[in-house]
Amino acid sequence: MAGANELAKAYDPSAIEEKWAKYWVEQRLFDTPVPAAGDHAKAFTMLLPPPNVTGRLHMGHMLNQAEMDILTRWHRMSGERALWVPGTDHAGIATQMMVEKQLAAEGKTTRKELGREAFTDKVWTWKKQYGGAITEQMRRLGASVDWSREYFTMDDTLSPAVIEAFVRLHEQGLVYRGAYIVNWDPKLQTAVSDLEVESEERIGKLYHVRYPLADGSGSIVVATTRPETMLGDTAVAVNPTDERYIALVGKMLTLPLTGREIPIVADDWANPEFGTGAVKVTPAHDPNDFAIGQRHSLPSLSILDQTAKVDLPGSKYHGLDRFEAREQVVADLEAFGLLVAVKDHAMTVPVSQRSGSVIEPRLSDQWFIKIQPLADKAIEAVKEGHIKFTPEMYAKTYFEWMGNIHDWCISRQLWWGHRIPAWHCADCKGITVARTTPAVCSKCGSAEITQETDVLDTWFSSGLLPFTVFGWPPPDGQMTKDMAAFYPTDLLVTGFDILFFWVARMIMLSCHFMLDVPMADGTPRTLKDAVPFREVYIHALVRDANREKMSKTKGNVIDPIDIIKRFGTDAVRFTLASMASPGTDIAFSEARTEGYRAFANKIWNVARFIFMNIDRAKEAGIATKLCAPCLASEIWAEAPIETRWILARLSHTTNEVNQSLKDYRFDEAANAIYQFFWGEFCDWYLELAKVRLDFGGTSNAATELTLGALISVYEAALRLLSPFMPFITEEIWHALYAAVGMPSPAKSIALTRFPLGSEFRGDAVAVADMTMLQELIVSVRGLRKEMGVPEKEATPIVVFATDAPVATLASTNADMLAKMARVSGVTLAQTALSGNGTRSTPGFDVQVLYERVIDVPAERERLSKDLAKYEMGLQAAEKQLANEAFIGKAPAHIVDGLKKQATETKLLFDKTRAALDALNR
RNA sequence: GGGCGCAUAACUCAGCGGUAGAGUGCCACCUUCACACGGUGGAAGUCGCAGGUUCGAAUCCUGCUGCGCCCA
Repeated sequence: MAGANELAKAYDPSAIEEKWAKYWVEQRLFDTPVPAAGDHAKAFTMLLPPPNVTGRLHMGHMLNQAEMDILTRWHRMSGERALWVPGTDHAGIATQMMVEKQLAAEGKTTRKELGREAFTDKVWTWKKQYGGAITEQMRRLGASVDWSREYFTMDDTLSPAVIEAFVRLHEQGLVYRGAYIVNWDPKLQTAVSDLEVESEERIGKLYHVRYPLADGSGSIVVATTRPETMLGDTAVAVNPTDERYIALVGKMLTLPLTGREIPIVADDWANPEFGTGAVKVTPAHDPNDFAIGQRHSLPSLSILDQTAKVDLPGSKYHGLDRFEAREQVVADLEAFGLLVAVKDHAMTVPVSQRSGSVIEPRLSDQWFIKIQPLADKAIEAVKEGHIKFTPEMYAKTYFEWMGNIHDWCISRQLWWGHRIPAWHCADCKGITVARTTPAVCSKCGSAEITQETDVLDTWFSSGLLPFTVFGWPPPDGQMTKDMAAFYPTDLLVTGFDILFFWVARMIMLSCHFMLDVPMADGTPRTLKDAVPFREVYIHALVRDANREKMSKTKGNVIDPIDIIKRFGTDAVRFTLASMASPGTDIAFSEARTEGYRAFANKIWNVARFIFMNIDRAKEAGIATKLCAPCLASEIWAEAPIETRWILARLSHTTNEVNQSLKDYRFDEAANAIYQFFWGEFCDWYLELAKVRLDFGGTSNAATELTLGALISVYEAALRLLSPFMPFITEEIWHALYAAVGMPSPAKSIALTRFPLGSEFRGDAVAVADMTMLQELIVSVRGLRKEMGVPEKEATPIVVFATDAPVATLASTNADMLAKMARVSGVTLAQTALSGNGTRSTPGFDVQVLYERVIDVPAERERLSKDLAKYEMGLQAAEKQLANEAFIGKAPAHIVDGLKKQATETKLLFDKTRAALDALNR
């Protein structure tokens, strides 16, 4: 793209975006090498929350990545050593399920038929073939990540680190194995963590069942929602304060259907208000019952196997599914006359997030992390301010959760993942935990050892990422250069849905492990520098236009790639940025995106306009200069008012953008740029530049100066915009330099400097004068519309102003008024104006001279409306000014402001009154 | 049950103690040689309800109503 004629009239993002996305990656523009010795540029480091390797890009990713990319590009352009590390997560359950499904679709082999090794080979094959899909999509978004550092959580470098972390925790006594109640997913046949369980409201039944006393002296009725588990009951609990049952505590009951004898115990957990007040205790199949069992030393009887079928060989219920068993048990109880009542009951059922099956609390051997010591440090890190949350509110949520944290079950009965480095001894039943495969049992020396089959929770490995990606543990005991240069990372940008899954775990694990790693200079590390990141920015959830959460089942998922194809990546990025205000979710609106596509088109057409004028200048032999550093220079002091004004406005906008980005206010930053570019640069500056640009040859100096300002301000605006809209700005920026015959100063606009407000000349006088002229122009335009002056017809105006400079401004800028408001001539009046075709502001009166009769009723209505408005305003102001308390207590500038406002309103009121009278005459 | 958040123009959202704002949409006019994905002008809100604090409340506090989320 070189000349205006070669540019398409409308911007077509698809024509350029893929080209630049590819260019950025191939040129390795965003690779961040380890700093050379003596290079002390400030680092800005972020980790991409690794998407699941099986994932497809969704709007949440796009928001997350758009925000991270804006920040990375901004920091990079601000001269920092910006590093954004990408990667993908092996996503244990999700990936294993996906490949199993694929196997099922292909033929008959199941995972189990294949065997562990062959299956994991299959998964690796799958990963190699399809695992890059999501990162391909990221490239399309223009994410300026360092691809040279891309990781996968099961890489050869990361896996040993995971093993090392596990072994160390074990050595420190923070890993234990034991039989505990876990959330068991009978479909996936693995334990899952508390976080992977969701609650669902369901209507079930509450069964009242009579348990007879063993001595035949009576009975007790228990209430339960899960009668089938009575096969595993080992007690009945009643509340110690419950007078109905107090006498029965200690007595034995005969458990129906099995004939086993079980005790009645007193325990606070039994709620006298609920059901009958007596509760059956099944320690092996309910977490609360498990706790009761521990308190009363009750045996735990597992009656369900890993597929949730009854596992009681010899019993008539053996082999029945848990729900079938329930029906059978209920039927049998009824037959024995022991079923007292059945009531409908609303209850919450635990459901597996991954498979959707009802979770079966199950007693099994699992590996746990003793979490409290880690949580304590993690709480301290945030309390002490070493980690800052934005919005701050999330710190509360974080403390709430961390304060009630439970030990973390980290073993998963899966094949895809980091296999736990523990070996079971067949002889002594001892466990050997080791970094490398041991030859013999460390306890008894037996060679009959086999490795633990469980793998680690995926979140365990991703929780280690902030330090493992930078080379922990150091291979030779020396801290890696990456670690020295980039840890701790500066910021984590993420959705709050993984606040506990990932964010909290990273904080816990990083604080724990990094505290042991000395600083680069050898001094001990404190918690302040052990943290994984210094700040966490939590963004909103992207919903559909109706505020509904996007989900596959609802079919309301918006595919970012689809939207990008329709509107362009830049427009979508800008939409997300402009809607990303903190605290509220984003209801993604296409209408908004359409608006920003129009914005991109506007930017494009300014380029066409500028190129056209550069061509004209070339033909006329006028120099075209692009000089970014000159924009602060005093050479502009003599420039026409609009040029001095636009520089000041650019300066102001730049400051706003920098400040907003610092505060993570993407919305404010985006709106400031939008408003400046369209509302000021295009609507005013460009139009006024047309007045100055004259290639006829008489006023070359003004033309040269204006064209230079136009090009240079536009170039600065492109840099300002480039973190938000990297594609279109890249395209135009290169073309702009080509057009003025200069080599691009960098390989990419992304490698140039982000503007600073001080780089543009401020001029308060120009801003005040220009504001006044704008008011005058808008007034005249309004009057002309009201009076029905045809668009093309120019009219003379009369201006009255008590303030002399205003009158001078109007007459000396007649050319501006002619262009912007079709004014054919300016006359200055010596007295206030009123009557037909007049409009008044606090600064001036203006009258449009036009012979056409005005629409009297319409004008009367408008004036009456204004009059009423001024009257109300005036009354309110006068009332307040009469209030002594206000005068006494309000700050002076407020009081003065109100007085000034009252005076102005009074003036306008009088003028409007006079105009109305004149009309009625 | 515990905790957190949100209610502002038709829609989507800013503002969070000093006279109500933006984008989209709507109405009218304009094919002016960058752009009709455009230009110009305009209409549109007792800031969920009720109290309180304050000279002054959309903004702070309390309660209520209605939504939403998180944890039990």
